[in-house]
Amino acid sequence: MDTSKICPKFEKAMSILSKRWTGLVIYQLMEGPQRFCTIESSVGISGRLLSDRLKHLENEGIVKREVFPETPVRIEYSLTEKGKDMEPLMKELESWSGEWIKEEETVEN
Amino acid sequence: MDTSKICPKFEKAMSILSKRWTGLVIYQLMEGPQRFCTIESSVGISGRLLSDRLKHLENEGIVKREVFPETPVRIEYSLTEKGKDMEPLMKELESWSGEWIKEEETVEN
DNA sequence: TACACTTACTTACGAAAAGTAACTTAATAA
DNA sequence: TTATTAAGTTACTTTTCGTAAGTAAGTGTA
Repeated sequence: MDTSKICPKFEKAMSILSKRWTGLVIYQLMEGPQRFCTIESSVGISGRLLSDRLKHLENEGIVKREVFPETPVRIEYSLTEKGKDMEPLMKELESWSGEWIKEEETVEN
Repeated sequence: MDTSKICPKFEKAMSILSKRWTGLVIYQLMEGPQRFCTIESSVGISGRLLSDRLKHLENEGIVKREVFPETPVRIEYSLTEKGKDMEPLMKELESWSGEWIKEEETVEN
């Protein structure tokens, strides 16, 4: 039997994307720096999980968190270079989904 | 507040990839048609989940299941056109992981 | 002064999904 | 007869998710 394994770096990369919501959060941040509530409403994730995912992505060095001490305080999340460098990947997924996903397969329907 | 939503087709595509193991199973099948136990050992997934994921991927039209009535029976899983068309995406993830994931971030370590 | 409102979270808890291990079915091999 | 292999399935425990409510810090309104 073939016991060759998948490249561990690829495996790690895929494990980031294959955690629910993380891919969409990264994709949403491609639009530019955004605050918590904006991501929450456009991605459709709950605060509890968004909080968790943003912490993970910060630890992975994909997302940066910045506090602006205005009143009320503004906190912005943005992509680091590592995160921005996922853009070609996101473009590929965009074009794949455009070609292969039908309207009626969509979650809305 | 910005309430614009993410493209539903993209969302659906990401939901396929963001289910644990599916991305790795697809990636593994890029190597060519393979049987259950080969995928199981190279991806490192349990039979219970592999069985589930292959069924899902078949329903999505990404994977094809073929039975060869030899003795013992041989069952091969392979990618459909829809599945094969994810190759550019996988290549992008490969190159991103090659550039940004360090050895020590890997699951093995 | 008291009360409501907003942002960015956190806590609590029931439900769903994942992980592990043992079991099954069918056929051949020792 | 017993063992082995492939391709799963079942049973059970642990982890993760989803929903809703709560919190802290500051502002605005009555």
